[in-house]
Amino acid sequence: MLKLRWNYVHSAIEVFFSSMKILDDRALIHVADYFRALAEPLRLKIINALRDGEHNVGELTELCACSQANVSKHLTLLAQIGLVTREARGTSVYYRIADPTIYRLCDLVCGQLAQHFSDQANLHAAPGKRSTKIKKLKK
Amino acid sequence: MLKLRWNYVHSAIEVFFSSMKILDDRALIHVADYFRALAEPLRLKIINALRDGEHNVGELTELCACSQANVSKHLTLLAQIGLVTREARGTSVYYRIADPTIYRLCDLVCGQLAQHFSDQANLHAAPGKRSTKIKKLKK
DNA sequence: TTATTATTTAACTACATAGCTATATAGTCA
DNA sequence: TGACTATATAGCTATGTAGTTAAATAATAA
Repeated sequence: MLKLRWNYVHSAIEVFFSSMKILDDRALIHVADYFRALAEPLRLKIINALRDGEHNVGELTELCACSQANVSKHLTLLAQIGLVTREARGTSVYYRIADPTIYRLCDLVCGQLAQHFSDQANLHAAPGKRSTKIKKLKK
Repeated sequence: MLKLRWNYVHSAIEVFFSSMKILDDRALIHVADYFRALAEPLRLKIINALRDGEHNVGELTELCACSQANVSKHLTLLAQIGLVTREARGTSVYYRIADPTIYRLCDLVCGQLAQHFSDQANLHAAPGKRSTKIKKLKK
C-alpha cells in the first residue's frame, strides 16, 4: 500500500523541481485557489465524509449537520476546482472524490499541526522556556 | 534524498489513520486555518522566496515587489500559524521556514494542478469528448 | 397533467481580510 | 540626546464569501 503511493510522491517531487521554483504569479493564483478550497471547515468535513466513497447531497447534509443549500454550494465549488466529481442518478446527485491527493494533503497538515501543538505543549510545560514569539492561533 | 523524506510520508499516513478519520469540528478549524494561510498568492510567494533560506522583511519586500506593510502583515500571520520563525537581529528581522512540510504540500498541489490542466487540455483537444460537468476555474 | 422529492441558484446579510496610507515602535549610530 | 533605518501596527476601503431564506429547476411517481 505504501508502495502504491510511491509514484505520487515521486512525480510530485519532480514537478516541484521542474516548476515550483519558477512559479509565476499566475500559477501562484491557481495554487492559492486550490488551498482556499480546503480552507473551510465545512468543506473539509464534506471531503472527510467522502473518504468511504460517494454520497449524495442529502446524505452529506445529514453527515455534516448543516443546511442542504450550503452543502450544495460547497460541493459546487469543490467540483469547479476539480476536487470532486458530480454524477446525477435519478433525482439525486452523487459526489465522489476526484483527487485522492487531498487526503495526503490533509494528512500532512494534521501531522504538522499535531507536531506544532505538541511543541507548544512542551514549551508551556517547561517553565522559563516559554516562547513569546509565536502568539496563539487567532480566534 | 527520496529516502530521507520517507519518514515524513510514513508518519503522516499514520497520523491520518489514527486521527484524520475522527477529526472533530475543532480540529477541522485548525486544519482549515492552516490551509487558509497558504490560500493567498502573496504568502505563497513569500514562502517560495524563503526556499533558499532566511530573508529579512526588506529583502522579502523587494523579492515580492509589494509594500513593506503588506509583507509584514503576511509574515505576522505566517508566524502565528507556525509556518515561519521570526528572529530579530539588529534593526532587521529575519524570517525562515519553520515547517518544510509546506513545500511538500505545494509540490503535491502543483502536481495535481498540472494533472488537472493536462486533463482539461486533453478533453478540449478531443472533439465530442468535452466535459460539461466541471466548469472552468472561477475568475 | 399535478404532486413530490432532490438539488441548484438567486438575493441577501454579516463578517473576514487584502492592500493602502500614515503612524508608531524599536534598534543603531552620530 | 536626536537622526536614521527597519519593522510593525492602526485605521480605512473594497472585495470576497459563508450561511440563510426563498424560489427555481429537474426527475420521478400518481
